[in-house]
Amino acid sequence: MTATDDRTGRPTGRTRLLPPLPSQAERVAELLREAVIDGDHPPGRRLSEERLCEELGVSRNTLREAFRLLVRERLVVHQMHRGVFVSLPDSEDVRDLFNARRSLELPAVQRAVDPTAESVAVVGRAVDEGEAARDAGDWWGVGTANMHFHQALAGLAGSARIDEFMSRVLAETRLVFHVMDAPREFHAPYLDWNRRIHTLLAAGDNEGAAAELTTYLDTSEEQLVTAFVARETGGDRPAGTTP
Amino acid sequence: MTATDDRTGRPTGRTRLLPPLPSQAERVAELLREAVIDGDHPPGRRLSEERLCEELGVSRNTLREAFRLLVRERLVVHQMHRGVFVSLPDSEDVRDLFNARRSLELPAVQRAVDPTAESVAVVGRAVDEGEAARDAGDWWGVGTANMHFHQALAGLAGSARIDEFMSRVLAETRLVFHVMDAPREFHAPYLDWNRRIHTLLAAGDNEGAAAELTTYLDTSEEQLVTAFVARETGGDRPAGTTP
DNA sequence: GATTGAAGTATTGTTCAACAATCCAACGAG
DNA sequence: CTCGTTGGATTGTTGAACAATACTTCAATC
Repeated sequence: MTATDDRTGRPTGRTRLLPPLPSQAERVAELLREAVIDGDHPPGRRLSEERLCEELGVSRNTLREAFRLLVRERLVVHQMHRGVFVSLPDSEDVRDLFNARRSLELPAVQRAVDPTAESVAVVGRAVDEGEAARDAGDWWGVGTANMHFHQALAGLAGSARIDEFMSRVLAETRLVFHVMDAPREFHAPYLDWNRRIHTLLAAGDNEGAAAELTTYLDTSEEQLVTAFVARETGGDRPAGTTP
Repeated sequence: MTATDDRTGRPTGRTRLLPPLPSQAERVAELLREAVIDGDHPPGRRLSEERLCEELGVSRNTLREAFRLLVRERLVVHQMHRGVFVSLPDSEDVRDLFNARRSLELPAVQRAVDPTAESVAVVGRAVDEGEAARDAGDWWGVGTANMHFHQALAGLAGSARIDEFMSRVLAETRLVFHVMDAPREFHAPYLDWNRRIHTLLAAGDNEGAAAELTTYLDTSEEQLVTAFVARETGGDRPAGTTP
């Protein structure tokens, strides 16, 4: 008899409490994910199988498994017989990302019920984190805190799947900032905005918070898109991320 | 010199218009996806590598690549050294799925601007599809049309990423219906509801449509959850989908 | 009888090497 | 200059091998 009952096909009893160890492929994916998000591999760069599996000390098959994971997160794109490339978002991607964020963040803010809930406190902590990073002159940390802030906003919806999706959207957004290499003081003006949004939320003024967030997203998108179209009409236009 | 300029690392000029041919792994994933959604492999069943790569005529490595894709869609779960199993959602998953749907569908309906837009027409066509299937006695087709209907609702947001996420959520929801094997006339009462929502939407009454949709989702969730907790407290509780 | 512990077996995890398929760059003919 | 051809480089896929792990079985003990 095998490990599972083949009539029902169910894993034999006993719920699994300990999370399973991450496979090699997942660890490789995690490494590459951080490298891409941190900008170690610039957007558009091809990730050579041969070189990487040499560098990471894993086989090509395992590396390819890791690639599939990242493709699903849109951090890299895969072109048949050409290889995988770090995603190079264009202005259309920026618009789509902000549309997605509007859909995720605004209703979450509007429908948040309890201003004293832990989920709201998480938002506040992300604001603190951003201000601390600013005071320390850590601009990359400011960006990270900003991501945490918006992740926390989406978290108000209370759905694990939404959380996961949001984290992918934000990771992609991070790539956008790499494309327009101005990650220095870009996030600074938004810190006060974050503070204001959280204050309104904690006061139970969901509509006010949503209104602030709306203008926040609109101006941020506008700023990024204009920067992108300038880039696109100016330089040559390499293969996009939506092949 | 290689195919790409290694200094910039960018794919050399020329945007790619023709969509790349699907790889073997993607074709296998598509096959398995449909098989799982259609219920050929019941939730909880283990998918043996050996048997499947024999059945599909692909190598184990390719099959494993396909598995990674489905894992990311939550249609199957992967447990280290145990294999992959068709996801077996529990009541908590049902709640999360409906929370996600609320976040995706409601704001899309509320913020839809043009009642005459093509995106609204798509909603109407899904309603027609459902009624046609009902008249033909095709209950599985009714369920499919219902999925199309809600996919169309989320599509009102106008974000490709939202669309993709929504399709995954709905695919998972489909699994839920397989767990409680009552896919017969379950969707029937909702057909009229769909018609009503579309009528309101086409009339520009977004709030009215959103209100209808809210009660729709609430009752549907309640119905499913009660069925699930009955199942869970009754039978033994195998390994869940969120290990 | 129930529980504990130690093989044994089946399955997955990972690697490796080989070949096929395809893309890309360079070259040459017209 | 344009167009086809050719050759090299990279990925796509396969098959087999071995390691690592989980599950079962069975015996020993309380």
